[in-house]
Amino acid sequence: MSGTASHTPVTISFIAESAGVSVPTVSKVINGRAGVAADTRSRVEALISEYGYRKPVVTRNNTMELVFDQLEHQWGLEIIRGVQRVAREQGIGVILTEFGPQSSTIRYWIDDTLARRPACLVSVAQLSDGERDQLRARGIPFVVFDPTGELPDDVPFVGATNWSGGRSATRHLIELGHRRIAMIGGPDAILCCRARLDGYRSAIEAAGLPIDPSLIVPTELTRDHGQAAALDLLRRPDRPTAVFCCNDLQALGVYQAARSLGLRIPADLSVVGFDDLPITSLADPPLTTVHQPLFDMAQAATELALTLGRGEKARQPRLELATTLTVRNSTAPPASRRR
Amino acid sequence: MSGTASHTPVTISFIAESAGVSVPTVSKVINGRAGVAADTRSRVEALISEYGYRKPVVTRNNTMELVFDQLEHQWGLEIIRGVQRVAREQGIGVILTEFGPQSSTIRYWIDDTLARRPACLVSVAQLSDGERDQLRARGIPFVVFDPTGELPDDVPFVGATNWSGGRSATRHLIELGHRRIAMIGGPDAILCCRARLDGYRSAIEAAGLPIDPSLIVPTELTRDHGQAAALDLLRRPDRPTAVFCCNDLQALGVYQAARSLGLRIPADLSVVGFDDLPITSLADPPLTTVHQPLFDMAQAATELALTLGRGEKARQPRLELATTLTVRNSTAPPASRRR
DNA sequence: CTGAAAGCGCTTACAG
DNA sequence: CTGAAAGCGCTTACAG
Repeated sequence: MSGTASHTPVTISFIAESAGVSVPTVSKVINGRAGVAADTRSRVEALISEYGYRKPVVTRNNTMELVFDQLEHQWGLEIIRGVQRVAREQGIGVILTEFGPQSSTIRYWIDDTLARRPACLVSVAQLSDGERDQLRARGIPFVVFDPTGELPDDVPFVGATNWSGGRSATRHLIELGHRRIAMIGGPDAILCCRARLDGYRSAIEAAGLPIDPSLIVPTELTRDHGQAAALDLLRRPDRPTAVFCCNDLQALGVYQAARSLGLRIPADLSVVGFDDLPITSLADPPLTTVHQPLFDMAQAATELALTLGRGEKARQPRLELATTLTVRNSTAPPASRRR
Repeated sequence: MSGTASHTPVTISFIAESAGVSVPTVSKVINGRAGVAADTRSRVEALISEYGYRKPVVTRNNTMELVFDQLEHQWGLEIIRGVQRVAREQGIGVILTEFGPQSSTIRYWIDDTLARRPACLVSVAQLSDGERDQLRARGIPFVVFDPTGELPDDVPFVGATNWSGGRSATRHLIELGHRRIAMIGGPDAILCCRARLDGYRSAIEAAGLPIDPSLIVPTELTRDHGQAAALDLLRRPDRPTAVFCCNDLQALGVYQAARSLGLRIPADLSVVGFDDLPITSLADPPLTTVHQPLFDMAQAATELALTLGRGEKARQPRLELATTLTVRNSTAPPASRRR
């Protein structure tokens, strides 16, 4: 009996009637007020637990939503922490959703989100036009985190300076003396990959070096694809002395390829990644990579979203935070230079 | 003016008065009902946005809390996903808190949590006696995830079979032919470390081998400490042929130590870790380790907590899920055996 | 210790 | 299109 879920929620007056007491008495029990006889109290408590009564929570948007497409191992946490930090300072609870591989048994995420009436939403997923419309219709402001594609001009977002990052990574290699620098790129559909590639090109051109299209290999953003691309590049007779990768996983693939060909990093080959995943400092050798300030980006996105949620205008609703080059031990002057 | 936060929340009747209309009219605007003149509607909307009125959310515990002490990079996410998955199927939002390094500027987490009246709470942190009392007083059931210390008998928890895991890891090494097997352990205060160590001892004894106390080195659960402990062990003339580590980070430290001494893994030294962190499959060679079913544990903990939150009795409120040995490439028969 | 009464913020018919 | 009236679930004095 008590396990059966009834669809009309149990009310305080229903409990009162069942217990044969008045509504105020039940209210006192629920709120732990004095002035209720011990046996009355325990009778009411028994009914409350039998019927599963729970006091309704009346809140005014003291939560926000954080939505992920897929919670990636290496960067999801950094984002969560940044959002958490800012929200907590403002007494806001962060409700986290990963919609992940869509399954019909799982309710559509946006219905739940809308029903919770959050103060705002930060989306690490690319929201569809329809989803954005639904949020707007309900007056729930949202911020897109690190958008992967083009976004209409009125959509607030927080990203990273991908172009500058690609440029400074490449310039670092040039300054070490490298002249044949390959780039293992990402899918053209992903905006940040295009930006990183253009940053690479820009640095090459700024140094007055020629761009060799055969040194640019676009592929998927995985370790295995990085390895395959690197094997192709490194088996060439005029192999590059340095490789800049669109992300860290690809760079770890380059490590594997180099090792299997007997090339030492950085003595025979310099490698630069992008993202600064936690594992990169554990790699052997520790990877030189472009740091994405995910934690700061998450904080900025949350501040922006909460500001919009308060109905205030944001001074800067579309921004990119600066990447920084983290130099570790996977880069060195090319062999030819060192002797 | 509009940015000023007033402490008495703005009500619908205040908006009605300001707009010179009735309360029902404002209600219609807020809920998007028909039957409001366009100019009335826009006048009311302007006031709503000016005073920042937000409709109160009346919910009956459709959220739960997930609390972390510190969100660790390697395992936090797996836990979050498991909790998320189960909660979402039941239409429950997961509010995530990391209390992290306590700071006076950040409000005390439990006050916020209590105020939100969640259906239940899953704690990846060791809750203090006082915190548990507060939760009980408010009728918020909780489950401790993977407790690190002893817990009173009435506290529900979900853990992993650490003792069995330590035992099967060690047995794996024995079956490969190892006889001198070292253990790099963890701090004695952490319950799971003691369990893993006892599992190691149990396997050694079950095989009729002697326990050599000098091969048991307790230290911190970090890579650096693992490396230091391994250097000590591996420099001995009678060095062990295999090392079982209390966690994966220590095992990665053993990798470093072995490399610096010119020992190959697994040819000269077998290594087993514990936890099965995502990075272990990327290590070189991929690490043999004891898999903790964090995702399943998180699902079980959430189901348990939600069951308790419904006021139902749980059949099994204190349980451990089985660990499994994941054999990769860091273990092999000892050199002496192979020729 | 109990509950009738008044009141809160909000919504829902429905009369004009 | 508007709002008076009744009603919802709940809380707060306060009379007995």
